[in-house]
Amino acid sequence: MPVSWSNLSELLRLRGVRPSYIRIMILRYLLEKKVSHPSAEEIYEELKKHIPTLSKASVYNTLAVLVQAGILRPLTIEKNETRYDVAFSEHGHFQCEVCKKVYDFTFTFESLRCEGLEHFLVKARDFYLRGICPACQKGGKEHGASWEDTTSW
Amino acid sequence: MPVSWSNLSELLRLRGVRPSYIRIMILRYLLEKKVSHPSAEEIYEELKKHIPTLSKASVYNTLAVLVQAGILRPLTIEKNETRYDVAFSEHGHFQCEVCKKVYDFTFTFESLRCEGLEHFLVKARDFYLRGICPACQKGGKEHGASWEDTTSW
DNA sequence: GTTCCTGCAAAAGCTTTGCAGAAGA
DNA sequence: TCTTCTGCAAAGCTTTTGCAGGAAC
Repeated sequence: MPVSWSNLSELLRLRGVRPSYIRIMILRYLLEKKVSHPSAEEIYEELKKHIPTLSKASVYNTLAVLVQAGILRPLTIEKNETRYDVAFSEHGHFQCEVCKKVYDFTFTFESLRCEGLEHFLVKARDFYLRGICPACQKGGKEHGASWEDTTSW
Repeated sequence: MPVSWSNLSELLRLRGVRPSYIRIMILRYLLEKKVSHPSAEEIYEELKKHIPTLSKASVYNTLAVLVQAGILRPLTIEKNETRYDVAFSEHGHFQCEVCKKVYDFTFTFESLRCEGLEHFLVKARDFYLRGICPACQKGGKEHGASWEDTTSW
């Protein structure tokens, strides 16, 4: 699915969220920036380059609205910092303890047995792994193309 | 294993941690208070009743030492608040979105398949579920016996 | 026109840090 | 004695809130 302005606008509308400028911008950023699940701070810093009047409070407010609407999913993988992921499919998250990047991985529980949850209503599940990513094991740091390089405005 | 003072003292020593008074008290509290995995704030409030001179900074420092030593495990299941669990066995955590309590459950990865983690070094894993606990589904709130009622000092 | 959103500033909440005195080895 | 720990206070950081002007419908 191409990430066009009208698509995002429609997506927001379908979820009952008014398609304002910064909502579309933030959602667009999160869709393009799949690699490292950004924090509010990162989103703010990046979007500020394009929207100089942007305030951090608006970023937090917008993220809360998108989470509420079920469009985003907050990741509490890191202490003292919430990161955000587009909630289109269930997947696990691996965080490298060296570079702090968060990677996606897919998982399937072919026969997951949980004991002690008989009468619990489960509404969401998060599977977090921690360790060292391949790049940091090699000692080097790989930097891919930045978001700006690959996105047309 | 009975949770005696000398046992805890020995446990700390084995992990290379000096068995100071508040370290033993915090560890003891966490071992007794298995039901709801407490936050630093809760630990501070509870232990302050017995150690009036206790400061919150010491609680944070002590928790950091115990985590570093591999005795405790920080849970980032909740936004903006770290909770702590004794790291004796791997288990999952369920948080009720109503009462915020964290419950343990056991699970087995009998045939868990992860794709996209081929060259990643996994050092820890956390499995978090969210939803509504049985007590809150009934609308009522169950309060068990408090820690103080069941613990001799 | 009415409702909702954004931005600024200030505040709130959790956690960390610096330092002097106290406790452990 | 020497090292390490504790407690107090202050600061650091992320996140939230109140309010006035502005945008969406």
